[in-house]
Amino acid sequence: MRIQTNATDRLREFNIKPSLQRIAVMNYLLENYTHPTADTIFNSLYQYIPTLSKTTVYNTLKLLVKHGAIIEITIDDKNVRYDADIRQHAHFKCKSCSCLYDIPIKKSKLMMIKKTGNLEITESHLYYKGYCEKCNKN
Amino acid sequence: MRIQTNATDRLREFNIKPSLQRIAVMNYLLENYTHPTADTIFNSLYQYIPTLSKTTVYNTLKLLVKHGAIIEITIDDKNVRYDADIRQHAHFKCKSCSCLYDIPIKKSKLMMIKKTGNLEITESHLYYKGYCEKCNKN
DNA sequence: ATTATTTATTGTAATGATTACAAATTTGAT
DNA sequence: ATCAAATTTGTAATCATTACAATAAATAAT
Repeated sequence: MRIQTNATDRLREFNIKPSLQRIAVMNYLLENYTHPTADTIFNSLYQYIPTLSKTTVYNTLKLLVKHGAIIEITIDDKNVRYDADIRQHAHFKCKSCSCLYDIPIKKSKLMMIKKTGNLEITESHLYYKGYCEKCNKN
Repeated sequence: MRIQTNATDRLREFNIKPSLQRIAVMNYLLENYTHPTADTIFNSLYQYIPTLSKTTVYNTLKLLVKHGAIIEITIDDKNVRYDADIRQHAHFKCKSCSCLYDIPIKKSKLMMIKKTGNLEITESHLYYKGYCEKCNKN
């Protein structure tokens, strides 16, 4: 595992003070666009940083989300998934095998809702569920 | 609490054999468009059906979702919310007070994605997050 | 540079939603 | 009424996430 400077850059861009642990988590998400869970991230990093604590991973992810450096995907009722791709895109989850894909969308699609008074919308998420190509053959 | 026939009708419509417990859960959701959690539903019904088990509520909700009689809302990372309004609409959750609203949308908005081979989409969910009018005044 | 103060990390224990499972009850058919 | 299948129940387990207090590291002040 090579810690790249762009993880640090992303942190700085979102006003997060870089630390070994934060850089490692950010870097993992930048290198793995697989929508990993906190647990997956912890297990992957733990072999390289044996002092890493799972709490730190949770704390760091929460911090990154709060600052907007990553997004939280709640398509699954089991656990939260994380995504360093902060551009607008949709997600698809297979109800059979639980695989999770990105789905490109026209950027106009999501943010267009009428402002009602003081309501402030900061995020929008489009989730599709169904059966993936592989599972659909059954 | 009066158990209405339209709960039974909804169950029959989705090929679910009605029982006292299933009718009660279905009816609660038809009368309370508040996106309740399983726990809220259990506590509300428990006073009228003291033999009710929380497992039954979970089982029933899962059954209703599987048959399409209700939908599951995973906008919150804490617990699943349930909704008897199965028409296409979006949801908004306040990141400050956690309140949850319906947001009407044009029906064309959600289902329009290109079919990629055998991928079968059965549900789509549009979630907005931000700060509600009340919380935004701070 | 040394100490003081703040900030970040760690480990353990607690919480809380959901599920597994086996026993008890109810339903429906004969 | 009797048997089998379906449903409900209660308890215990699971598992993701958080609380919290202790330790360590980074930063600021003397």
